[in-house]
Amino acid sequence: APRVLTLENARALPSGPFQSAHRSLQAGLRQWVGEQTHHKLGYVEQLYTFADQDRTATGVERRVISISYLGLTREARARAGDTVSWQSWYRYFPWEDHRDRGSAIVTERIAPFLRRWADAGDDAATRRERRQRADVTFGLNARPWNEELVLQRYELLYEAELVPEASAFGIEASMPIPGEPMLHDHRRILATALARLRAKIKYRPVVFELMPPRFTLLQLQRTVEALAGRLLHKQNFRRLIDQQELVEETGETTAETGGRPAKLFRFRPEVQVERAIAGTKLPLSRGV
Amino acid sequence: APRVLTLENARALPSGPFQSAHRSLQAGLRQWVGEQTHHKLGYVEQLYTFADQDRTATGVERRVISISYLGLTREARARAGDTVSWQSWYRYFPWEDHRDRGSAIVTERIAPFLRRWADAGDDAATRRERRQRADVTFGLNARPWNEELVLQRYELLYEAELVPEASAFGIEASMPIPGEPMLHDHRRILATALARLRAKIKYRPVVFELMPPRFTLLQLQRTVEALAGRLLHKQNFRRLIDQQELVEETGETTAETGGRPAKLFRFRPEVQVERAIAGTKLPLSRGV
DNA sequence: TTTTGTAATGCTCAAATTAAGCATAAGGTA
DNA sequence: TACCTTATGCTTAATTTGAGCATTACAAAA
Repeated sequence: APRVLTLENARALPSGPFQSAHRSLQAGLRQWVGEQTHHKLGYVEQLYTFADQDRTATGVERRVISISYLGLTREARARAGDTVSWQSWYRYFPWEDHRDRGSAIVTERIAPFLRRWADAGDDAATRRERRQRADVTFGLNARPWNEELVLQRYELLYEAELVPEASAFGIEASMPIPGEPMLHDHRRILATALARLRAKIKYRPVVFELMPPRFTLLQLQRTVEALAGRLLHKQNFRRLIDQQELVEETGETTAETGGRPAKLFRFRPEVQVERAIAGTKLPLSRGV
Repeated sequence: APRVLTLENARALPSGPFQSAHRSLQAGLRQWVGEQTHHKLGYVEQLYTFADQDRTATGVERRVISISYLGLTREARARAGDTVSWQSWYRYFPWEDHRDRGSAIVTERIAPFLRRWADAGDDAATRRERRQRADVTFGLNARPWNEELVLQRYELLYEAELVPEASAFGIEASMPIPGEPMLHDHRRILATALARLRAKIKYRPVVFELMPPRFTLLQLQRTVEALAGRLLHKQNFRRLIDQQELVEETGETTAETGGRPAKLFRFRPEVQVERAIAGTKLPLSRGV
């Protein structure tokens, strides 16, 4: 399950000021996350830099530059007793999970409001444009669902004022569509991270960071599916994986998976250098 | 021809401090570039944020956060009389241009030094790793050339101390391999931009920004080739372009291209929204 | 006027990559 | 022993690529 490490009772991402004691941005990041969550980061990648007018809502206008990062690790117990906790991504973006099928949330709980928003456009051109934009980003009207458009979808919902962050009443406002908000622009940052990660798994073996030392191919597939939010074709997934020679058999098998015992695999560390380039594509299932 | 707008006699990129008068990072960027170059920016995209220890070399240690952007426009006359000028990208990265063929620069003028660097590794493992890394990033020993690895190549050259920026003597040092240096870390930023752009033309129609209102398909192809630094297969390029329905005929033709008059095309503005998603792949020529 | 050279285009072919499924194997459990 | 579930091996049908042949249209040179 894809999860985020949060603060403030699931309302915020770990963060903190960059100080002169930090040797680099990354060093600062690692220190803050370590202090706030008692969790050590592995793979880390810079996401985006925002310079917002008033992120602190103190009345005084302050200029804050936020440099956001995406980090990947396996989940470890969060420190007990305070506001740190792991949360499912899909708590914040329920419409991004298309693994069941159909994903009724989009068509039933979001599409109607997008439609209303589009129809509220001032002139015909605006309305047409809005409708097209909604169709493309949310895969409506026979358009394909594109799992990478996480940020575009969030931004559209923001513009259409369908998320409480966009409301004058703040995140206490109740909204017609599902999905928990976060403080400041943290949900936006999370959307950026999700989008980046979904794009990245297709051409870099980043799943590496999220798997236990040994795993079955189906476990690997389930992980990728959880990130991509959609189902993959099993046999083709296997073919792809072994064509790329990312993994090797350990020789062991496990019977804990239900049916026929599965072979266990591990990642081949040698490929790391090489694959800093190559690519891991996704064999989608058409029906989904 | 792909060119960069430079300051300081081709030694620096336009830049300036973010001030409280600026409404946003982008606004600040546009203002600085406008002031320094008298050139108005169109498409702009954030690249990366660096926080370097000592970018000013004043002795006093200062913390500078640099937020870099990539902007695209057609070349316009630079302001005369000062140090502003347009320069070819390949002045800074001659090894990135593989349009002629073979690209002798890599094999003849760079590979030998990379080899020497690899062989200078402390232990056998390091040497093997270095050799593999050089092979992969520069496409040596029968490995394919990957035009997107611009940054990795520059960073490797930096590590191997084959660029003057990495030398204790600064950019005045003479170096065994071709390619002009820049002040501070500007060449690194430029490499980041080139890498981003080369990756992007494959899935976003960014060439839009660089073409005149009407153009022939060959002109479009030459532009893409200039950016990618490699030759494309003509017929297949055409096929791809019209499959994607990015352009439409204007009905006119031009005889200025040499042989048979070519049809003129223009971009279809309608696709913009849609294509904020789709993709423009490159039909490479195998021989190159 | 004819020949040449250079592009622009239309089409065909073969190899490689993808998307879907069928069939079988190997455990556990009722 | 029959049945359920997951693991794997393989085949087939489309689609997507990479190459290259053949033809068409102009301009300039012979």
